[in-house]
Amino acid sequence: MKNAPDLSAQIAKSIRDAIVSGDLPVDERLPSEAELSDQFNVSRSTVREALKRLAAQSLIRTQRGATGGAFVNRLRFEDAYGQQITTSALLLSMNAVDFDTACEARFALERACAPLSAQRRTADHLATMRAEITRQSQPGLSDESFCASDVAFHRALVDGAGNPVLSYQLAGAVEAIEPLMNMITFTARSRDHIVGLHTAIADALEASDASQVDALLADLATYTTQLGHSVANAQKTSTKEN
Amino acid sequence: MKNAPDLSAQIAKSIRDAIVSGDLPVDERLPSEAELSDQFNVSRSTVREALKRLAAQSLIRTQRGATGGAFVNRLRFEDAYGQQITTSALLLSMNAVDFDTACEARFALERACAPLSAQRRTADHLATMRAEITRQSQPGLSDESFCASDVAFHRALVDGAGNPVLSYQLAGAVEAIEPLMNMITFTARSRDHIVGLHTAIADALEASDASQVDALLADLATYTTQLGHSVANAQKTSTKEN
DNA sequence: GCCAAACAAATGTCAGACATTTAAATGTCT
DNA sequence: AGACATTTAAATGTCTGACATTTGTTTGGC
Repeated sequence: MKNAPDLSAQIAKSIRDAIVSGDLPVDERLPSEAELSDQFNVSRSTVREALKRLAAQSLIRTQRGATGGAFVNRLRFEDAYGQQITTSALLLSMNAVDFDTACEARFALERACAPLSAQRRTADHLATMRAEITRQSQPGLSDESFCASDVAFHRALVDGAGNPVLSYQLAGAVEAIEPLMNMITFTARSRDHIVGLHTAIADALEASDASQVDALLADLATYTTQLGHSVANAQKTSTKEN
Repeated sequence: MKNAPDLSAQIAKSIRDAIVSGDLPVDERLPSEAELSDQFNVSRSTVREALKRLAAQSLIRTQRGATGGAFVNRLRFEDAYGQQITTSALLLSMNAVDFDTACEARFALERACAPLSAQRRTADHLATMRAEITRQSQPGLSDESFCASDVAFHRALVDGAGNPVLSYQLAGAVEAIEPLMNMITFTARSRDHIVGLHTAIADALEASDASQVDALLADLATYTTQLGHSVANAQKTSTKEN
Protein backbone atom coordinates (compact mmCIF):
# COMPACT_ATOMS: atom_id res chain seq x y z
CA MET A 1 0.00 0.00 0.00
CA LYS A 2 3.03 2.26 0.01
CA ASN A 3 3.30 4.86 -2.68
CA ALA A 4 6.53 4.01 -4.42
CA PRO A 5 8.36 7.32 -4.37
CA ASP A 6 10.44 8.40 -7.31
CA LEU A 7 13.92 7.02 -7.63
CA SER A 8 15.34 10.51 -7.33
CA ALA A 9 13.45 10.97 -4.05
CA GLN A 10 14.74 7.67 -2.71
CA ILE A 11 18.31 8.51 -3.61
CA ALA A 12 17.98 11.97 -2.12
CA LYS A 13 16.66 10.44 1.09
CA SER A 14 19.50 7.96 1.19
CA ILE A 15 22.11 10.68 0.88
CA ARG A 16 20.24 13.00 3.21
CA ASP A 17 20.17 10.32 5.89
CA ALA A 18 23.90 9.85 5.51
CA ILE A 19 24.41 13.58 6.03
CA VAL A 20 22.05 13.95 8.96
CA SER A 21 23.52 10.93 10.72
CA GLY A 22 26.96 12.44 10.36
CA ASP A 23 28.07 9.57 8.17
CA LEU A 24 29.03 12.15 5.56
CA PRO A 25 30.88 14.91 7.41
CA VAL A 26 30.81 18.56 6.47
CA ASP A 27 32.85 19.44 3.37
CA GLU A 28 33.12 15.78 2.41
CA ARG A 29 32.95 15.33 -1.32
CA LEU A 30 30.27 13.06 -2.65
CA PRO A 31 31.14 10.65 -5.45
CA SER A 32 30.80 12.18 -8.89
CA GLU A 33 27.46 11.98 -10.65
CA ALA A 34 28.79 9.21 -12.85
CA GLU A 35 29.94 7.19 -9.86
CA LEU A 36 26.66 7.72 -8.04
CA SER A 37 24.68 6.57 -11.06
CA ASP A 38 26.78 3.40 -11.04
CA GLN A 39 26.32 2.86 -7.33
CA PHE A 40 22.56 3.33 -7.40
CA ASN A 41 22.14 1.73 -10.80
CA VAL A 42 20.25 4.67 -12.26
CA SER A 43 20.96 7.16 -14.97
CA ARG A 44 22.87 10.34 -14.43
CA SER A 45 19.70 12.43 -14.87
CA THR A 46 18.08 10.68 -11.96
CA VAL A 47 21.12 11.24 -9.78
CA ARG A 48 21.13 14.88 -10.78
CA GLU A 49 17.48 15.31 -9.79
CA ALA A 50 18.31 13.82 -6.41
CA LEU A 51 21.24 16.19 -5.97
CA LYS A 52 19.09 19.17 -6.90
CA ARG A 53 16.65 18.20 -4.18
CA LEU A 54 19.46 18.23 -1.64
CA ALA A 55 20.81 21.50 -3.00
CA ALA A 56 17.38 23.07 -2.54
CA GLN A 57 17.67 22.29 1.16
CA SER A 58 21.20 23.71 1.30
CA LEU A 59 22.47 20.28 2.30
CA ILE A 60 25.02 20.21 -0.49
CA ARG A 61 26.78 22.70 -2.73
CA THR A 62 28.26 21.94 -6.12
CA GLN A 63 31.38 23.16 -7.85
CA ARG A 64 32.19 22.79 -11.48
CA GLY A 65 35.56 22.06 -12.93
CA ALA A 66 38.37 19.63 -12.40
CA THR A 67 38.28 19.31 -8.62
CA GLY A 68 34.57 20.03 -8.55
CA GLY A 69 31.68 17.93 -7.42
CA ALA A 70 29.03 17.94 -4.73
CA PHE A 71 30.13 18.71 -1.20
CA VAL A 72 28.29 18.39 2.07
CA ASN A 73 27.44 21.95 2.97
CA ARG A 74 27.89 23.43 6.40
CA LEU A 75 24.41 24.74 7.03
CA ARG A 76 24.81 28.22 8.43
CA PHE A 77 22.27 30.12 10.47
CA GLU A 78 22.09 32.81 7.79
CA ASP A 79 21.28 30.22 5.13
CA ALA A 80 18.59 28.72 7.29
CA TYR A 81 16.97 32.13 8.00
CA GLY A 82 15.76 32.51 4.44
CA GLN A 83 14.17 29.10 4.23
CA GLN A 84 12.65 29.52 7.67
CA ILE A 85 11.08 32.83 6.72
CA THR A 86 9.75 31.59 3.38
CA THR A 87 8.27 28.52 4.98
CA SER A 88 6.70 30.44 7.84
CA ALA A 89 5.22 33.02 5.51
CA LEU A 90 3.70 30.33 3.31
CA LEU A 91 2.33 28.48 6.31
CA LEU A 92 0.57 31.61 7.47
CA SER A 93 -0.85 32.60 4.11
CA MET A 94 -1.82 29.13 2.93
CA ASN A 95 -3.43 27.98 6.14
CA ALA A 96 -5.45 31.07 6.77
CA VAL A 97 -3.80 31.62 10.13
CA ASP A 98 -5.65 34.53 11.63
CA PHE A 99 -3.91 37.64 12.74
CA ASP A 100 -4.56 36.95 16.42
CA THR A 101 -2.89 33.55 16.34
CA ALA A 102 0.13 34.80 14.47
CA CYS A 103 0.44 37.82 16.73
CA GLU A 104 0.11 35.74 19.85
CA ALA A 105 2.85 33.38 18.73
CA ARG A 106 5.14 36.17 17.73
CA PHE A 107 4.89 38.11 20.96
CA ALA A 108 4.98 35.02 23.13
CA LEU A 109 8.27 34.03 21.54
CA GLU A 110 9.62 37.51 21.66
CA ARG A 111 8.83 37.84 25.35
CA ALA A 112 10.83 34.68 25.87
CA CYS A 113 13.88 36.53 24.60
CA ALA A 114 13.27 39.71 26.54
CA PRO A 115 14.84 38.76 29.88
CA LEU A 116 17.96 37.43 28.18
CA SER A 117 18.19 40.51 26.01
CA ALA A 118 17.83 42.77 29.04
CA GLN A 119 20.83 40.97 30.51
CA ARG A 120 23.08 40.78 27.50
CA ARG A 121 22.19 43.35 24.85
CA THR A 122 25.26 45.25 23.72
CA ALA A 123 25.57 48.93 22.93
CA ASP A 124 25.34 47.95 19.28
CA HIS A 125 21.93 46.41 19.73
CA LEU A 126 20.69 49.46 21.55
CA ALA A 127 22.09 51.72 18.86
CA THR A 128 20.31 49.74 16.16
CA MET A 129 17.05 50.00 18.03
CA ARG A 130 17.43 53.74 18.55
CA ALA A 131 18.21 54.20 14.87
CA GLU A 132 15.10 52.31 13.86
CA ILE A 133 13.01 54.33 16.27
CA THR A 134 14.31 57.46 14.59
CA ARG A 135 13.39 56.11 11.18
CA GLN A 136 9.94 55.13 12.37
CA SER A 137 9.35 58.67 13.57
CA GLN A 138 9.88 60.18 10.11
CA PRO A 139 6.60 61.51 8.78
CA GLY A 140 5.70 60.43 5.28
CA LEU A 141 7.17 56.97 5.72
CA SER A 142 5.26 54.34 3.76
CA ASP A 143 3.47 51.61 5.66
CA GLU A 144 5.84 49.06 4.16
CA SER A 145 8.91 50.95 5.30
CA PHE A 146 7.39 51.43 8.72
CA CYS A 147 6.81 47.68 9.00
CA ALA A 148 10.29 46.88 7.75
CA SER A 149 11.74 49.16 10.37
CA ASP A 150 9.51 47.52 12.96
CA VAL A 151 10.93 44.14 11.99
CA ALA A 152 14.48 45.46 12.21
CA PHE A 153 13.77 46.87 15.66
CA HIS A 154 12.48 43.58 16.95
CA ARG A 155 15.27 41.65 15.27
CA ALA A 156 17.75 43.75 17.22
CA LEU A 157 15.85 43.04 20.43
CA VAL A 158 15.94 39.31 19.77
CA ASP A 159 19.57 39.32 18.68
CA GLY A 160 20.34 41.09 21.93
CA ALA A 161 19.70 37.80 23.72
CA GLY A 162 22.96 36.63 22.19
CA ASN A 163 21.62 33.19 21.43
CA PRO A 164 21.85 32.30 17.73
CA VAL A 165 19.34 29.48 18.13
CA LEU A 166 16.77 31.87 19.51
CA SER A 167 17.53 34.40 16.78
CA TYR A 168 17.05 31.74 14.16
CA GLN A 169 13.77 30.54 15.56
CA LEU A 170 12.45 34.04 16.02
CA ALA A 171 13.42 35.18 12.54
CA GLY A 172 10.60 33.08 11.16
CA ALA A 173 8.03 34.27 13.63
CA VAL A 174 8.88 37.96 13.44
CA GLU A 175 9.51 38.29 9.72
CA ALA A 176 6.82 35.96 8.50
CA ILE A 177 4.20 38.13 10.10
CA GLU A 178 5.35 41.18 8.20
CA PRO A 179 3.00 40.62 5.25
CA LEU A 180 0.10 40.50 7.68
CA MET A 181 1.30 43.65 9.37
CA ASN A 182 1.68 45.34 6.02
CA MET A 183 -2.06 45.08 5.57
CA ILE A 184 -2.59 47.37 8.51
CA THR A 185 -2.93 51.03 7.75
CA PHE A 186 -0.90 52.80 10.37
CA THR A 187 -2.40 56.12 11.22
CA ALA A 188 -0.16 58.86 12.53
CA ARG A 189 -1.71 58.27 15.92
CA SER A 190 -1.03 54.54 15.99
CA ARG A 191 2.52 55.11 14.80
CA ASP A 192 3.08 57.56 17.64
CA HIS A 193 1.83 55.02 20.11
CA ILE A 194 4.05 52.26 18.73
CA VAL A 195 7.11 54.48 18.59
CA GLY A 196 6.42 55.46 22.17
CA LEU A 197 6.35 51.85 23.25
CA HIS A 198 9.50 51.12 21.26
CA THR A 199 11.27 53.98 22.98
CA ALA A 200 10.15 52.75 26.36
CA ILE A 201 11.35 49.25 25.49
CA ALA A 202 14.75 50.52 24.44
CA ASP A 203 14.96 52.53 27.65
CA ALA A 204 14.06 49.50 29.74
CA LEU A 205 16.61 47.37 27.91
CA GLU A 206 19.24 50.01 28.50
CA ALA A 207 18.33 49.92 32.18
CA SER A 208 18.42 46.11 32.09
CA ASP A 209 14.92 46.12 33.54
CA ALA A 210 13.63 42.76 32.35
CA SER A 211 10.21 42.89 33.93
CA GLN A 212 9.60 46.33 32.50
CA VAL A 213 10.53 45.10 29.02
CA ASP A 214 8.16 42.20 29.46
CA ALA A 215 5.31 44.46 30.53
CA LEU A 216 5.90 46.81 27.61
CA LEU A 217 5.97 43.93 25.14
CA ALA A 218 2.68 42.75 26.58
CA ASP A 219 1.28 46.23 25.99
CA LEU A 220 2.58 46.23 22.46
CA ALA A 221 1.03 42.82 21.84
CA THR A 222 -2.32 44.01 23.07
CA TYR A 223 -2.16 47.18 21.06
CA THR A 224 -1.09 45.41 17.88
CA THR A 225 -3.90 42.91 18.23
CA GLN A 226 -6.40 45.71 18.70
CA LEU A 227 -5.09 47.48 15.63
CA GLY A 228 -5.51 44.29 13.65
CA HIS A 229 -9.08 43.96 14.86
CA SER A 230 -10.03 47.50 13.97
CA VAL A 231 -8.61 47.05 10.49
CA ALA A 232 -10.47 43.77 10.08
CA ASN A 233 -13.70 45.41 11.23
CA ALA A 234 -13.20 48.33 8.89
CA GLN A 235 -12.75 45.94 5.99
CA LYS A 236 -15.82 43.98 7.00
CA THR A 237 -17.87 47.19 7.12
CA SER A 238 -16.69 48.42 3.76
CA THR A 239 -17.42 45.00 2.28
CA LYS A 240 -20.96 45.20 3.57
CA GLU A 241 -21.37 48.63 2.05
CA ASN A 242 -20.65 47.37 -1.43
CA MET B 1 30.74 39.89 -10.15
CA LYS B 2 27.59 37.89 -9.63
CA ASN B 3 27.87 34.14 -9.72
CA ALA B 4 25.56 33.13 -12.50
CA PRO B 5 23.37 30.53 -10.85
CA ASP B 6 22.32 27.45 -12.75
CA LEU B 7 19.40 27.71 -15.09
CA SER B 8 17.48 25.23 -13.00
CA ALA B 9 18.02 27.39 -9.93
CA GLN B 10 16.85 30.48 -11.79
CA ILE B 11 13.74 28.76 -13.02
CA ALA B 12 13.02 27.37 -9.58
CA LYS B 13 13.35 30.86 -8.12
CA SER B 14 11.05 32.28 -10.74
CA ILE B 15 8.33 29.76 -9.97
CA ARG B 16 8.92 29.98 -6.23
CA ASP B 17 8.46 33.73 -6.34
CA ALA B 18 5.20 33.27 -8.18
CA ILE B 19 4.00 30.90 -5.48
CA VAL B 20 5.12 32.99 -2.52
CA SER B 21 3.60 36.13 -3.99
CA GLY B 22 0.32 34.33 -4.37
CA ASP B 23 0.47 34.70 -8.12
CA LEU B 24 0.09 30.94 -8.37
CA PRO B 25 -2.66 29.97 -5.93
CA VAL B 26 -2.81 26.73 -4.00
CA ASP B 27 -3.75 23.68 -6.09
CA GLU B 28 -3.14 25.58 -9.29
CA ARG B 29 -1.64 23.38 -11.94
CA LEU B 30 1.66 24.47 -13.42
CA PRO B 31 2.16 24.13 -17.17
CA SER B 32 3.46 20.75 -18.21
CA GLU B 33 7.19 20.17 -18.31
CA ALA B 34 7.13 20.43 -22.08
CA GLU B 35 5.31 23.77 -21.95
CA LEU B 36 7.65 25.10 -19.29
CA SER B 37 10.68 24.13 -21.33
CA ASP B 38 9.20 26.11 -24.20
CA GLN B 39 8.41 29.11 -22.03
CA PHE B 40 11.85 29.26 -20.47
CA ASN B 41 13.66 28.12 -23.60
CA VAL B 42 15.48 25.31 -21.86
CA SER B 43 15.42 21.57 -22.14
CA ARG B 44 13.01 19.40 -20.30
CA SER B 45 15.76 18.05 -18.02
CA THR B 46 16.52 21.54 -16.81
CA VAL B 47 12.86 22.18 -16.07
CA ARG B 48 12.67 18.90 -14.23
CA GLU B 49 15.64 19.79 -12.05
CA ALA B 50 13.94 23.05 -11.18
CA LEU B 51 10.72 21.25 -10.30
CA LYS B 52 12.60 18.79 -8.09
CA ARG B 53 14.05 21.70 -6.18
CA LEU B 54 10.57 23.00 -5.50
CA ALA B 55 9.32 19.55 -4.59
CA ALA B 56 12.11 19.23 -2.04
CA GLN B 57 10.69 22.29 -0.31
CA SER B 58 7.15 20.88 -0.44
CA LEU B 59 6.13 23.82 -2.60
CA ILE B 60 4.72 21.59 -5.32
CA ARG B 61 3.52 18.03 -5.66
CA THR B 62 3.43 16.03 -8.87
CA GLN B 63 0.96 13.53 -10.22
CA ARG B 64 1.51 11.19 -13.10
CA GLY B 65 -1.00 10.22 -15.68
CA ALA B 66 -3.47 11.91 -17.94
CA THR B 67 -4.61 14.75 -15.68
CA GLY B 68 -1.29 14.82 -13.91
CA GLY B 69 1.29 17.53 -13.64
CA ALA B 70 2.81 19.74 -10.99
CA PHE B 71 0.45 21.44 -8.58
CA VAL B 72 1.07 24.18 -6.06
CA ASN B 73 1.04 22.39 -2.76
CA ARG B 74 -0.77 23.62 0.31
CA LEU B 75 2.07 23.65 2.79
CA ARG B 76 0.72 22.04 5.95
CA PHE B 77 2.10 22.44 9.42
CA GLU B 78 2.81 18.71 9.60
CA ASP B 79 4.84 18.86 6.38
CA ALA B 80 6.81 21.80 7.67
CA TYR B 81 7.58 20.08 11.00
CA GLY B 82 9.88 17.54 9.38
CA GLN B 83 11.91 20.08 7.46
CA GLN B 84 12.08 22.34 10.48
CA ILE B 85 13.39 19.53 12.68
CA THR B 86 15.94 18.33 10.14
CA THR B 87 17.20 21.85 9.59
CA SER B 88 17.40 22.65 13.29
CA ALA B 89 19.21 19.40 14.06
CA LEU B 90 21.77 20.07 11.34
CA LEU B 91 22.25 23.63 12.49
CA LEU B 92 23.03 22.43 15.99
CA SER B 93 25.36 19.61 14.98
CA MET B 94 27.19 21.44 12.21
CA ASN B 95 27.74 24.68 14.03
CA ALA B 96 28.93 23.19 17.25
CA VAL B 97 26.18 24.88 19.20
CA ASP B 98 26.96 24.09 22.78
CA PHE B 99 24.52 22.34 25.01
CA ASP B 100 23.93 25.43 27.16
CA THR B 101 22.89 27.59 24.22
CA ALA B 102 20.55 24.98 22.81
CA CYS B 103 19.06 24.30 26.21
CA GLU B 104 18.59 27.96 26.95
CA ALA B 105 16.77 28.50 23.67
CA ARG B 106 14.59 25.48 24.13
CA PHE B 107 13.42 26.32 27.62
CA ALA B 108 13.03 30.00 26.90
CA LEU B 109 10.68 29.18 24.05
CA GLU B 110 8.87 26.54 26.03
CA ARG B 111 8.29 28.91 28.90
CA ALA B 112 6.73 31.27 26.42
CA CYS B 113 4.06 28.64 25.79
CA ALA B 114 3.50 27.76 29.40
CA PRO B 115 1.03 30.48 30.38
CA LEU B 116 -1.08 29.83 27.30
CA SER B 117 -0.98 26.11 27.90
CA ALA B 118 -2.04 26.59 31.51
CA GLN B 119 -5.05 28.45 30.20
CA ARG B 120 -6.08 26.23 27.34
CA ARG B 121 -4.69 22.71 27.68
CA THR B 122 -7.43 20.13 27.17
CA ALA B 123 -7.96 16.89 29.04
CA ASP B 124 -6.34 15.16 26.08
CA HIS B 125 -3.12 17.07 26.50
CA LEU B 126 -3.03 16.27 30.20
CA ALA B 127 -3.73 12.60 29.50
CA THR B 128 -0.84 12.47 27.03
CA MET B 129 1.48 14.02 29.53
CA ARG B 130 0.42 11.62 32.28
CA ALA B 131 0.91 8.69 29.95
CA GLU B 132 4.41 9.82 29.07
CA ILE B 133 5.22 10.28 32.75
CA THR B 134 4.14 6.69 33.32
CA ARG B 135 6.38 5.48 30.53
CA GLN B 136 9.29 7.50 31.81
CA SER B 137 8.92 5.82 35.20
CA GLN B 138 9.43 2.33 33.78
CA PRO B 139 12.73 0.93 34.96
CA GLY B 140 14.94 -0.54 32.28
CA LEU B 141 13.91 2.05 29.73
CA SER B 142 16.74 2.87 27.33
CA ASP B 143 18.13 6.39 27.34
CA GLU B 144 16.82 6.88 23.81
CA SER B 145 13.30 5.86 24.77
CA PHE B 146 13.45 8.05 27.82
CA CYS B 147 14.44 11.01 25.69
CA ALA B 148 11.75 10.25 23.12
CA SER B 149 9.17 10.19 25.86
CA ASP B 150 10.58 13.43 27.20
CA VAL B 151 10.08 15.00 23.79
CA ALA B 152 6.52 13.70 23.60
CA PHE B 153 5.78 15.13 27.03
CA HIS B 154 7.00 18.56 26.08
CA ARG B 155 5.27 18.42 22.72
CA ALA B 156 2.00 17.88 24.56
CA LEU B 157 2.76 20.83 26.80
CA VAL B 158 3.44 23.05 23.83
CA ASP B 159 0.44 21.81 21.87
CA GLY B 160 -1.64 22.62 24.91
CA ALA B 161 -1.21 26.28 24.06
CA GLY B 162 -3.53 25.64 21.15
CA ASN B 163 -1.54 27.80 18.79
CA PRO B 164 -0.35 25.91 15.71
CA VAL B 165 2.24 28.56 14.91
CA LEU B 166 3.81 28.13 18.32
CA SER B 167 3.70 24.36 18.01
CA TYR B 168 5.43 24.57 14.68
CA GLN B 169 8.17 26.85 15.90
CA LEU B 170 8.73 24.82 19.03
CA ALA B 171 8.87 21.52 17.22
CA GLY B 172 12.26 22.46 15.88
CA ALA B 173 13.63 23.64 19.18
CA VAL B 174 12.36 20.74 21.25
CA GLU B 175 13.02 17.88 18.86
CA ALA B 176 16.27 19.12 17.41
CA ILE B 177 17.84 19.04 20.81
CA GLU B 178 16.99 15.38 21.27
CA PRO B 179 20.27 14.11 19.79
CA LEU B 180 22.14 16.26 22.27
CA MET B 181 19.97 14.97 25.10
CA ASN B 182 20.56 11.41 23.95
CA MET B 183 24.23 11.84 24.74
CA ILE B 184 23.38 12.26 28.39
CA THR B 185 23.44 9.15 30.48
CA PHE B 186 20.39 9.38 32.68
CA THR B 187 21.03 7.76 36.00
CA ALA B 188 18.10 6.36 37.93
CA ARG B 189 18.44 9.29 40.28
CA SER B 190 18.32 11.94 37.57
CA ARG B 191 15.36 10.21 35.94
CA ASP B 192 13.52 10.30 39.24
CA HIS B 193 14.18 13.98 39.56
CA ILE B 194 12.99 14.72 36.03
CA VAL B 195 9.88 12.59 36.37
CA GLY B 196 9.14 14.38 39.61
CA LEU B 197 9.33 17.75 37.88
CA HIS B 198 7.21 16.49 35.00
CA THR B 199 4.57 15.32 37.45
CA ALA B 200 4.61 18.66 39.20
CA ILE B 201 4.30 20.43 35.85
CA ALA B 202 1.33 18.31 34.85
CA ASP B 203 -0.27 19.02 38.22
CA ALA B 204 0.27 22.73 37.85
CA LEU B 205 -1.15 22.68 34.32
CA GLU B 206 -4.16 20.80 35.58
CA ALA B 207 -4.60 23.47 38.23
CA SER B 208 -4.09 26.16 35.56
CA ASP B 209 -1.35 27.64 37.70
CA ALA B 210 0.71 29.44 35.09
CA SER B 211 3.33 30.91 37.39
CA GLN B 212 3.90 27.54 39.02
CA VAL B 213 4.42 25.95 35.60
CA ASP B 214 6.88 28.67 34.76
CA ALA B 215 8.82 28.16 37.97
CA LEU B 216 8.96 24.40 37.46
CA LEU B 217 10.16 24.80 33.89
CA ALA B 218 12.88 27.10 35.16
CA ASP B 219 13.89 24.39 37.63
CA LEU B 220 13.90 21.80 34.86
CA ALA B 221 16.04 24.07 32.70
CA THR B 222 18.57 24.53 35.47
CA TYR B 223 18.66 20.85 36.25
CA THR B 224 19.03 19.83 32.62
CA THR B 225 21.86 22.27 32.11
CA GLN B 226 23.63 20.91 35.20
CA LEU B 227 23.21 17.37 33.93
CA GLY B 228 24.75 18.39 30.64
CA HIS B 229 27.69 19.95 32.42
CA SER B 230 28.37 16.92 34.57
CA VAL B 231 28.31 14.70 31.51
CA ALA B 232 30.64 17.05 29.66
CA ASN B 233 33.02 17.10 32.60
CA ALA B 234 32.96 13.33 32.85
CA GLN B 235 33.85 13.06 29.18
CA LYS B 236 36.63 15.58 29.54
CA THR B 237 38.08 13.63 32.45
CA SER B 238 37.95 10.32 30.65
CA THR B 239 39.57 11.92 27.62
CA LYS B 240 42.41 13.17 29.78
CA GLU B 241 42.89 9.71 31.20
CA ASN B 242 43.60 8.21 27.80
C1' DG C 1 61.75 29.40 -13.22
C1' DC C 2 57.82 31.23 -15.62
C1' DC C 3 54.20 31.54 -18.76
C1' DA C 4 51.10 29.67 -22.15
C1' DA C 5 48.87 25.89 -24.21
C1' DA C 6 46.96 21.43 -23.97
C1' DC C 7 44.65 18.17 -21.10
C1' DA C 8 41.43 15.93 -17.95
C1' DA C 9 37.63 15.70 -14.93
C1' DA C 10 33.74 17.29 -13.38
C1' DT C 11 29.17 19.67 -13.64
C1' DG C 12 25.65 22.02 -16.81
C1' DT C 13 22.71 21.60 -20.78
C1' DC C 14 20.43 19.58 -24.61
C1' DA C 15 17.81 16.27 -27.66
C1' DG C 16 15.35 12.26 -28.30
C1' DA C 17 13.61 7.95 -27.07
C1' DC C 18 11.03 4.73 -24.29
C1' DA C 19 8.44 3.22 -19.89
C1' DT C 20 4.73 3.93 -16.83
C1' DT C 21 0.71 5.84 -14.95
C1' DT C 22 -3.80 7.63 -15.18
C1' DA C 23 -8.08 9.51 -16.66
C1' DA C 24 -10.98 10.01 -20.35
C1' DA C 25 -12.87 8.42 -24.68
C1' DT C 26 -14.45 4.74 -27.25
C1' DG C 27 -16.43 0.47 -28.23
C1' DT C 28 -19.12 -3.73 -27.15
C1' DC C 29 -22.22 -6.64 -25.01
C1' DT C 30 -26.42 -7.32 -22.42
C1' DA D 1 -29.55 2.72 -21.74
C1' DG D 2 -26.19 1.04 -18.81
C1' DA D 3 -22.25 -1.67 -17.40
C1' DC D 4 -17.91 -3.29 -18.52
C1' DA D 5 -13.69 -3.82 -21.33
C1' DT D 6 -10.47 -1.65 -24.47
C1' DT D 7 -8.07 1.89 -26.55
C1' DT D 8 -6.05 6.24 -26.57
C1' DA D 9 -3.83 10.44 -25.11
C1' DA D 10 -1.31 13.19 -22.01
C1' DA D 11 1.55 13.56 -18.59
C1' DT D 12 5.53 12.35 -15.59
C1' DG D 13 9.53 9.05 -14.84
C1' DT D 14 13.72 7.11 -16.70
C1' DC D 15 17.56 6.16 -19.81
C1' DT D 16 21.17 7.13 -23.27
C1' DG D 17 24.42 9.72 -25.50
C1' DA D 18 26.19 13.89 -26.85
C1' DC D 19 28.15 18.44 -26.34
C1' DA D 20 29.27 22.89 -23.61
C1' DT D 21 31.55 24.97 -19.89
C1' DT D 22 34.41 25.45 -16.05
C1' DT D 23 38.61 24.77 -13.66
C1' DG D 24 42.70 22.61 -11.73
C1' DT D 25 46.72 20.14 -13.43
C1' DT D 26 50.16 18.92 -16.53
C1' DT D 27 53.23 19.73 -20.11
C1' DG D 28 56.29 22.18 -23.15
C1' DG D 29 58.98 25.94 -24.71
C1' DC D 30 61.85 29.71 -23.59
